[in-house]
Amino acid sequence: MNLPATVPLYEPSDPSAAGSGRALLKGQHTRTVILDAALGLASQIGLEGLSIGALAEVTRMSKSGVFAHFGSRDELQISVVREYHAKFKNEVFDPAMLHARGLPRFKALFDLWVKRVSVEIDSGCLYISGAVEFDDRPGPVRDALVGMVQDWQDALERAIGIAAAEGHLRANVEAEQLLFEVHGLILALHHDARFLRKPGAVGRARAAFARVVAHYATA
Amino acid sequence: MNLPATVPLYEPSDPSAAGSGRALLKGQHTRTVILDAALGLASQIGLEGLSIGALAEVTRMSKSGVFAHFGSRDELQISVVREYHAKFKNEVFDPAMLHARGLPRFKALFDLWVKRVSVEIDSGCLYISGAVEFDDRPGPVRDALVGMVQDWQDALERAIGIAAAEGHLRANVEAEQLLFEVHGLILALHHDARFLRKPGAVGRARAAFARVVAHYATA
DNA sequence: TGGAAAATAGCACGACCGTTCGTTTTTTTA
DNA sequence: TAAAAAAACGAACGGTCGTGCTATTTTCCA
Repeated sequence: MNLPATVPLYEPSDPSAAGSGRALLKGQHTRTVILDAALGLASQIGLEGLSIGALAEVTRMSKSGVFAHFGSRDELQISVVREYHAKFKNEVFDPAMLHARGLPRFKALFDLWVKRVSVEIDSGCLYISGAVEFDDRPGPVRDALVGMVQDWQDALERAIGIAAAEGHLRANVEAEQLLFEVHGLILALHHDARFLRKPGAVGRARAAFARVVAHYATA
Repeated sequence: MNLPATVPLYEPSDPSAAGSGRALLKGQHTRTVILDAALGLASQIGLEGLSIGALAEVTRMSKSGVFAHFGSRDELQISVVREYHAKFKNEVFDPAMLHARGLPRFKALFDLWVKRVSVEIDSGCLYISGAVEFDDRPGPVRDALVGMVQDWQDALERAIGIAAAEGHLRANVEAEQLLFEVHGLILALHHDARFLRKPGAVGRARAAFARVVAHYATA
């Protein structure tokens, strides 16, 4: 899961002091604080609901102070998406990569993904809410969002391919089809848990996943 | 699929002249025109994006003229949801009921559902976008939305139950589990077709559906 | 056909929106 | 520590938002 070249992380790994705990400039620190608040806010009321005024209130800054960090609302929204992408990578993708290549890794990806969507019962998934909010709204924010989601799906497809290569799934598995079905489980989980507040959704998602994988392993 | 008692259709089937083509009062006609426009608008930009000003412009009325028909923004949004519910019932539920009880009917429900979500490539599904928009926003609009979606899911669950009773699915089928998986396919279809604009999503949804049904028929 | 009732328009309000700009405060650096 | 640079503020702008009034127009019915 690499970031697409057209939408790089806003904060490239510092080349001059890579990895070191170099003290942040004041501005960068504030920016991070704002972005954290924005992430929480956007997760609750959506990217479109994000307002600079509300953000200023939460961070106890002036509107213009907040605004200056981004230069436009679009840029703010895009920054939030990038922030979410980075966090998602840290919490889901990276830990899964520690598992053995093939099916174990793919299972770990799904498992962590489920945790993220269901634990996030109070904070929503920006990929999902963003997809719905921007499916009909062209512009830079949509483009960034599509790039991020595509990036994540590519990573999953790669994991499936590896599982096939390792012989954990049948060799001619249609990665796109399997991904489609598994993604559907996550979306249904998100829907039932967050919107309908229906208990048992996590269990249903896991059960279905096991069945789907079993099908693509043998048949 | 009956409407929940707490959120009845705004336009109950006229008891005095049931079914007849009774001339609409002018106001009712205008209301319908507004609601149609609102449905289109809400499908594009979401229920939250719906504004009375934009609606007035589209219908070439004054803002206050539009407003007077609903009395509040909440009521407008709820009316739109009800309108969508009625249309969904007409286009998906009712035609499917003409099919034979059991699996044929359930298959018809899914098929028409797929058509609605994919044909609606330019108009979005209010159940899906609404679910995401209002999963964290308590209030009467959310309540109405949950009621409608629940209503639809109940209808599907009933159809599954009948299919089991008819012997088309195994007797002890967990209707909720099957519904969960099938719903996921619709959500994935919506996501891939509308947001990612990825071709082939309809075929993937149909293929997966056949496989899921086959599994719950035999095993 | 005239009077009651319904429908629509017009206008104003307070609130919030994103954004601009000049000023002031804080931080960094030489 | 003083000058330079960065950061944050405060006030204002033009818009749009939902909503409340009071007219005016249109539609309906006796």
